[in-house]
Amino acid sequence: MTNLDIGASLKAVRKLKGLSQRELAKRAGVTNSTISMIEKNSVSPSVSSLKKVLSGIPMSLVEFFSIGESASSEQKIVYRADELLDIGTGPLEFKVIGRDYPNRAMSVMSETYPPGADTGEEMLKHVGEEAAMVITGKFELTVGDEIFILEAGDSYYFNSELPHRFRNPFDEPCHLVSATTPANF
Amino acid sequence: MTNLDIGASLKAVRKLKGLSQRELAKRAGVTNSTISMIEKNSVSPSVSSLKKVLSGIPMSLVEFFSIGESASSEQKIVYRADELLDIGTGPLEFKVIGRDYPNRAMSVMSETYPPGADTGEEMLKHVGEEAAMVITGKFELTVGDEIFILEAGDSYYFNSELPHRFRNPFDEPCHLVSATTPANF
DNA sequence: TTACAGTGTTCATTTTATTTAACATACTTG
DNA sequence: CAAGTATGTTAAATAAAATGAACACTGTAA
Repeated sequence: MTNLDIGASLKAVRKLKGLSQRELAKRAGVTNSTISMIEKNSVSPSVSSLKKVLSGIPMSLVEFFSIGESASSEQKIVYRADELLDIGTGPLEFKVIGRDYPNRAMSVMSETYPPGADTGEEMLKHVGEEAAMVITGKFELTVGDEIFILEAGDSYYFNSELPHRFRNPFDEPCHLVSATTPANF
Repeated sequence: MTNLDIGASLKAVRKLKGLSQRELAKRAGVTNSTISMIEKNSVSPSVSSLKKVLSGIPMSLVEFFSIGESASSEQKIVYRADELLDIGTGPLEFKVIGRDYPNRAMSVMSETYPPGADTGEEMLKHVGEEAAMVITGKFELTVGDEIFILEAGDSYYFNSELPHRFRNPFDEPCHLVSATTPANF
């Protein structure tokens, strides 16, 4: 199944961050030789030290091992900006991508929340997972009892069973691209 | 962040399978004392031996650590712009949203294709569905024998079994937000 | 050129993990 | 009850990983 070339993976991840062995070692609180030997697969690091090393990236163990695993008609395909189906009301835009794709596994949407928009005090709750990235503007996300303010470039991913709410208390519209599974729309 | 009580996790997983320490040890090819000490957290196993132990379950390292994370329930929800894990190479950006969400159903990513970027002449093909919206720039999408040019605001949704290719033959980088299911990354 | 700071690698030593072989306890079952 | 066979734990011996201090190499500035 998995190749699990820890050495190569670590090296790739480290290079990706533009760190030298010594730099990463310093951040992680281990010695440079430890990193050298791990990357050369001349040792199999202990979980604790691998965790320490990854903390210098930073990266979790799940992420690290996940990366190792992936290294990998008639139907309408492209939807032009003005072709998207808007299922929102008024200034609230909910534009569905792939609206006529039969039995879609996901709802991918371009959403625009005008100032004042709010999904309501009654928190949303449903099966599935949802994620999105903010393109422009800011908005307030509540998940469980946590409240976040997200700005352009920020993103989220959570289980939709957690009670959640979207709100735009700011004075400019917020645009985001979202994905949910299974398809709700 | 993560508790990562390896001992407790291993014990839970083992019990779940109804195995004794010795039984698991035999299947995994390690000694029973190894398992005892790991479960008591009196050692931090090496990755190789932990992998051996899990092979007796059987269970992958990703799965194992995922369990630990969900058990400690400190799941991250919001990812700031600079926190996204970039798994691209060089100027090619592939930023994963919800990177350590255990057993994600989707890969939602922020992708940036620099001028000249190309997934190659060998067309991509895999199970699942994928969709995206272009945020800035333009790029060329090939699906089957159709070629599309997509600009900001345009989007696509197609079955990943259809051979496809991404290319940026233009002179400015192209940024898009994509979603694929199942999770490839 | 020389000196210097960066890179990754190697080796002897120290620290830690793993095995081997025992131990104590609990539960059968004859 | 006693003998047998599970269970998980532990101590000393062995094997392996982590450290500390070197080494060789590169590029750069004086």
